[in-house]
Amino acid sequence: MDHTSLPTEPATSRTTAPRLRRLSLYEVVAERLREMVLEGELPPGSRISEKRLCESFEVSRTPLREALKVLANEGLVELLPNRGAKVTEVDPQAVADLFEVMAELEGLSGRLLAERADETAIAEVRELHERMLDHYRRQERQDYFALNQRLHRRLTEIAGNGVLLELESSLTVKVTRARYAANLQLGRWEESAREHAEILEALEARDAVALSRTMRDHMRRTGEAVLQGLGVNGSPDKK
Amino acid sequence: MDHTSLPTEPATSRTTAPRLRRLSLYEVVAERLREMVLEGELPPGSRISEKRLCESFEVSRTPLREALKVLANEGLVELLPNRGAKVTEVDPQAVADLFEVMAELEGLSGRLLAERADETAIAEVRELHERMLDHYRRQERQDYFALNQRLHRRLTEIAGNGVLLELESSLTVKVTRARYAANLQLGRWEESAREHAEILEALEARDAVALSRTMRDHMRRTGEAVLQGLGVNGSPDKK
DNA sequence: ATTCTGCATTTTGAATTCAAAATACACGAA
DNA sequence: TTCGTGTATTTTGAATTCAAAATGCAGAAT
Repeated sequence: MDHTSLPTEPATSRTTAPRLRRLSLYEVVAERLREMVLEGELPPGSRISEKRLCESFEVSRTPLREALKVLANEGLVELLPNRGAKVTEVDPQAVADLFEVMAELEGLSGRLLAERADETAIAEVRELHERMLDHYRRQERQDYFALNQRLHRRLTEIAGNGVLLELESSLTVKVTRARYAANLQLGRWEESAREHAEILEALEARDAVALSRTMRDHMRRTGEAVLQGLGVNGSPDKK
Repeated sequence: MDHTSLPTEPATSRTTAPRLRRLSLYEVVAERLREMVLEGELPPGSRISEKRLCESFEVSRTPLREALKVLANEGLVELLPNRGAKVTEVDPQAVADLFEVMAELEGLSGRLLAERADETAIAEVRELHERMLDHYRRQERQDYFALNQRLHRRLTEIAGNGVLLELESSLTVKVTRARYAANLQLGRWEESAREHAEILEALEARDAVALSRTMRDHMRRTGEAVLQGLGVNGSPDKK
């Protein structure tokens, strides 16, 4: 092989002077792979050729394989015995199940929030909400979505249950993937913004029941929208 | 180095004739490691020396490191940058958080069960319950515990939400660890058996509200018992 | 005595090498 | 022609090797 057996820089930016980098190679690879799967650059069901990916990333197979193990645990790829890896399919039933669970967890999050959010936290959430509304009015889709993720994450942080936070983070990865797969440009903006307003209201009132319900329902409706985007007809009977 | 550079068998049993084995080496290693962590053979907080483990397992570092990545995702070990791995501590707050989430998920499971369990499934659960009672009467701790795990898993299977099932499986690993750490020999047997009876009753009545509540509360009480075993005083205020 | 510096040793991170399994393909028999 | 069988090629699984980072320690300077 070649790639000039210099102790070459890992092909990152050159301009940053002191190079603060920490971060194992497999983490970088995992991050990039995750992106590729989420955005459909690696389409669902496609086989992953280790060799090709190694070449395109310019890394050896060791860190790539380690990264694949991480992605497998996240459910983004499947590891087949002696036959490599493939990108997992987006099964509508699994997506429905996912949102069912997420909705329940959001409900828990709401209940905890009502108990544990102090004035500072509420003010912070309110501010995030206002900024989202700005993006909404300007129809800045990317920014809106990014803030949306951040708001939801922040809410769970404030809820103060570390396990819940981790869980929601990892499930959010799958939600995001389902969203992409559904190509959700969503005319749900308006509805969603209204629901956020309700959530904020319940939070300010510290009404545990209302907060739990609104957050849960918000997630349910998001799920319904995503499933519609996946071409699932409304009837929610199993199998 | 030595260990006799023959193409030696991977040091598994010799007697089995046809060698049916499937299963990558890293999976075997992960399985064994998991056991060691769960049962405290590798105590919480202890550093893991790759070299020593490799020698004791008689495998090279590659599969061991892959296994460590898996365990890290399960939250059983922590990977430090350039400084190896250590077994995660059992933080009582994290355990409390864990049971808070598990209880909520059990509640969801119960609600779904009431909708989706058919006669056959209920009969099956009833039978498992009876067998548990037998073990209880005979004070067969191991068998009781094993069946307990199986019963709970089966219930979630019947609930029919794949994401929920996966989630509970992975969280159950942590629950088990907390249990061991608490050295829960439990005089909770009797109470637990009674709660199981209630659950079965609600299931047979297909009472969603009752089933959801009993399952949730059962998990909560288990959590309380474990936390007690960890030496946590009752007061449930944070931080 | 204490702290700092530089070197030796150990341990981890990643590339490479080697072996085993799976796949593709060509040839021959029915 | 079609179906098997055997062989070559490719791809994966795991061990080994090499390089970089961290750790431990001895000696010097204050």
